[in-house]
Amino acid sequence: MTGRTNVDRGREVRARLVAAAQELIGELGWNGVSTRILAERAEVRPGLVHYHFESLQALLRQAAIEAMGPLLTDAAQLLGAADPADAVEAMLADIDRYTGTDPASLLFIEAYIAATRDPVLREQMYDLVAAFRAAITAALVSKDHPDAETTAVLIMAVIDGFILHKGLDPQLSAARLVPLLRRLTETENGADR
Amino acid sequence: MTGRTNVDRGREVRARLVAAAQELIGELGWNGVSTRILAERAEVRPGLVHYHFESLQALLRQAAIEAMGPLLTDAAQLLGAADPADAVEAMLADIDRYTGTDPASLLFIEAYIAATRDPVLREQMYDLVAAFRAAITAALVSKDHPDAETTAVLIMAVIDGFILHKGLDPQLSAARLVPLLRRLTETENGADR
DNA sequence: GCTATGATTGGTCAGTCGTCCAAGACGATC
DNA sequence: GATCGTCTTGGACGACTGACCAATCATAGC
Repeated sequence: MTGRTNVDRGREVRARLVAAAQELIGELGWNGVSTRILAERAEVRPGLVHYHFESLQALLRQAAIEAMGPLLTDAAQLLGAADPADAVEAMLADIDRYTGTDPASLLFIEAYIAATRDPVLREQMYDLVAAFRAAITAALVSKDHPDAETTAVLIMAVIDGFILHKGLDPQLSAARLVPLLRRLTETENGADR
Repeated sequence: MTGRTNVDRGREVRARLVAAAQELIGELGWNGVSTRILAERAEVRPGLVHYHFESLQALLRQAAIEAMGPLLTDAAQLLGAADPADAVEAMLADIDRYTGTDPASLLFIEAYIAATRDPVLREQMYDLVAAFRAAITAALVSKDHPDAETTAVLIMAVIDGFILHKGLDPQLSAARLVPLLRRLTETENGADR
């Protein structure tokens, strides 16, 4: 009958702080997130930030990794199940649901930049990205693609670069890129099998 | 005989401040650049920043635009002179000279993000990017490329996205992408004429 | 009951921030 | 010479920053 132990309360506060950080990184930028703004958004006293997390950087790191991880692993699973070209098409359709200026999109870009200045974050993000690239590569290899790894690098660059450009020009449509990428993902002898 | 008028001195101070901003945006991030750090790097008293520029944001804007403009117009000229596929190859070779973590590369990415939060910068950057996209499109149209504009969008996304990823994994080589992009830039009937 | 253990509070600390301004210094023009 | 516009100085203002801490709270296990 222990309704709400203080251990649970602590866990929930941590979750709220991480969620607030995920919103604020996109809204204000990585360096724009302060402990007080964070606490206000999470409806928590400022002092709690440094009680639950070693540092502000550590909280931001955890928030970024926890936001990116699930998205990338979900997409990787999709690659394992469907045809690579179809999976890429589905991913591009997903991108069109974002504007490029929303916190979710900007969180990704902010994390990339923050990783260039924070070795710990860099390593964690590298693992995520490397796993995703490996998933694309494996999917292409299973279709006897001759340049699987290079194509995987290009696909990931297209996705992140497109988000960057969509922030500048919201009218851009990722769906229009599908036929071009399909030419790269399909093996050269036109879709026999 | 006017050796060094104070008007000249002011002009030079402005130039030094802009140059310092171009370095510091990449090193510390857009929000990490302060008037005092800026003044120190430019070897100038802090008070001068707000004398010569309306605000810190205005200085950062000008620095970003002046850094990106020449690079993009140079590349656009290359596109007008050479074969589109060769021009793209030259641009990718250029990218490999950067590490993805150097101030020059990060300035671009930082500017993209800052543009999503600063409408004035957004419009100025949009003009730059749109002009560059038009140059690529025109070069492809001159070769009777069927999907010129979409291909241009993809090429630009690849370039910027690749810089993003290179910051995470410096071993990535843009040169390896050349054959893939060549398949997209060349017209379908393999390089006749 | 009592005691650990963890959670929370409110505040302090030494800095840094963007912006502004009065006073002075400089060179060009009359 | 005097005057004018431009540039430069040094400091001030209030606000905000990350980090830290002693005191207090609530709960779990004994």
